[in-house]
Amino acid sequence: MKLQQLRYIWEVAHHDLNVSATAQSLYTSQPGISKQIRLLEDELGIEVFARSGKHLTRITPAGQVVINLAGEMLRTAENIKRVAQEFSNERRGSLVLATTHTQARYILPAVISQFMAKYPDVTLSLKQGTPPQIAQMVADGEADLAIATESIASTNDLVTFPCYQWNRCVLVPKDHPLAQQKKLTLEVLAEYPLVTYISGFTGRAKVDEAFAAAGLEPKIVFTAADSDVIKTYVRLGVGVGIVAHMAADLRDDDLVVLDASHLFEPSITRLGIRRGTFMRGYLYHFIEKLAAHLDRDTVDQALAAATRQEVEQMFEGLELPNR
Amino acid sequence: MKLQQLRYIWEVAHHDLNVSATAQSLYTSQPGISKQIRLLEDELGIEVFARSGKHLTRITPAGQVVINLAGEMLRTAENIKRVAQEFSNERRGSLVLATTHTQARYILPAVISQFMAKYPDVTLSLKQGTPPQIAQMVADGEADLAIATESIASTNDLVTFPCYQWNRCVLVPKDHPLAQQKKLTLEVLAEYPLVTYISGFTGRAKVDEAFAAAGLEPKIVFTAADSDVIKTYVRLGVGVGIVAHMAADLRDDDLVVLDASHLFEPSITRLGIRRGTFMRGYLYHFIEKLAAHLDRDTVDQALAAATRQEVEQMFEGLELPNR
DNA sequence: TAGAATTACGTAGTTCGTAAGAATT
DNA sequence: AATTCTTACGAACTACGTAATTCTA
Repeated sequence: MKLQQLRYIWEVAHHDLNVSATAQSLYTSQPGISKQIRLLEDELGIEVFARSGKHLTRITPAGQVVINLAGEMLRTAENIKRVAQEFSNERRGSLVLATTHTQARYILPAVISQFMAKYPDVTLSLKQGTPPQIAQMVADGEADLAIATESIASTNDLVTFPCYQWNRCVLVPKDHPLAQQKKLTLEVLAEYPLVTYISGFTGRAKVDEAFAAAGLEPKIVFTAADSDVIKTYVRLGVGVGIVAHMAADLRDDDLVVLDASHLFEPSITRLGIRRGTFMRGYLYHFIEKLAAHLDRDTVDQALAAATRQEVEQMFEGLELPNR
Repeated sequence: MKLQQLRYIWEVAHHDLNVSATAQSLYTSQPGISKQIRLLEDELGIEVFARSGKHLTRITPAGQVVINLAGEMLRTAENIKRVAQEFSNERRGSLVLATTHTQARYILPAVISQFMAKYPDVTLSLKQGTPPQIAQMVADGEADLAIATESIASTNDLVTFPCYQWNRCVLVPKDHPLAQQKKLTLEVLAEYPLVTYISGFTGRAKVDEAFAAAGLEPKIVFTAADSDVIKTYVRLGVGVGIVAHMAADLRDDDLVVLDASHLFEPSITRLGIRRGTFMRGYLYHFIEKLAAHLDRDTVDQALAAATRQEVEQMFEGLELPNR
């Protein structure tokens, strides 16, 4: 059994059982992978993948268990490398963030530029995706931190922390009737066509809940995954925009920003870390820059907690910063 | 990073940093190990072992962390092999028991002979040691099950189950004054020189506690790790023997057996399994043969429990079988 | 027929063991 | 002086890539 072989079966399983595609993504040859998989299967005495002729069709039950364990081993191997790097040079390394457009565009720039100034030798990379994709990336060890607003606690291996809370604002063109409105209400909003996030993104759920609780059926005419697209359609006059407050930029001077914090429940942006990941020193620093209450001890304590409930208790009643 | 290299550093760390001894135990050459360790250290960019000249003197802090993670990986690799074997042939495999003399000699024979009859293709081996050694073997993945009476829950990775309880009897030669005694008391026992287990073995603690609670100071003139040695010295007239009840064999017809269950608290023999070990089907069967109340579901539930307290709760108030 | 996996084969690199050398206790 | 690790070197093996072949959809 070689680590390489375990990597191959894991990667093939995560590339729709397509060995050629896997080979490309690993910059190696396809026959090499095939061969090593065969060798591993021979050594273990089981088939990891079921084949119909020469095509891999599905993962066998035994294969599924083996692949999961292989994933564990690969992540532990990663941890060994991290430990070694931390001890040899605590200022050099890499940090992979998995996050959504809104965070990447409006919150992270400030944090990241501070971080990069302090840790010039840490390679930072940003992976974007939907909240479930983000959660998956961190669960698979393909990213170090997940930052998103919607639920990212799919696996039990993922520990999540509340970072900060935020609410929404309404965006309209300057000549829109609502631009003069003193006090926004849900009833008034519901009269206009609305443009906001697609469901599953950036706290969309809270918007729906507020209207539902008021017995209103808003006309949501257009939805998008990110605030910039929403703004574009507001400018086109498609409808009234509801976006996260932090997305209302001062430079958008052709739009009027109306606070809507009193209309919706605040949303909480959370941070997700895979349990069992070795934490580089700079990771703690990054997290603390993102949310000051998440200091090293707090993070360690939460990562050591046995259950999700324990983590929740730690942050119960905590006043989160507003963004 | 190769699995082989990780195995080497782990083994060297568990052989007092003696590379030659490690090489022997792994049936390979000493320079091969040295070389691979160097290569790994070069790749990781750290020293795993500190050297004074050409001798390994101690494990570096970074090395300690790496070795622990390496151990994790090696155990997971073992699990992969087990899974594969379970799926390819659920009746073939190996089972390594770590236990004490008393269990091996008086309890396990019956269980083992049943088990061997049912699973002729499972290689069974028995490792003996003190309770702490036994616990260590299972924690290190060198044995599958720990069976012992004294505390074996050193690590948090070790899940322990109560198996059965037992008490003691007093052994005297036929011509000894106590042989005629109708009702034994601690006071009477305390008048005679005693021969029993050394502390840390086979429930010795309960014996001490009972005398201490009665305000007595017994004259323990000889202690041994196993019942057979104790019997030998009782025969020599060295003193009165106090041994586990199951150690009183019918064939010992030159000795008189006096029940002493009313004098001491019963001891509980426990089973220890490393958390995260893949459980072969026959392992469940073995455990159930050893203690009927530990069926597959119960064991799984306990292994899945987050804390030791949860496991304790599961067995609270359970009437254990007497042996 | 195109896409995809296996088989075949040669090359380059790696592991491992023996033997000799160097340092420590 | 004995033990122990490192260096040196050669043999066996293994992984990997290219090219050809076989199979599936």
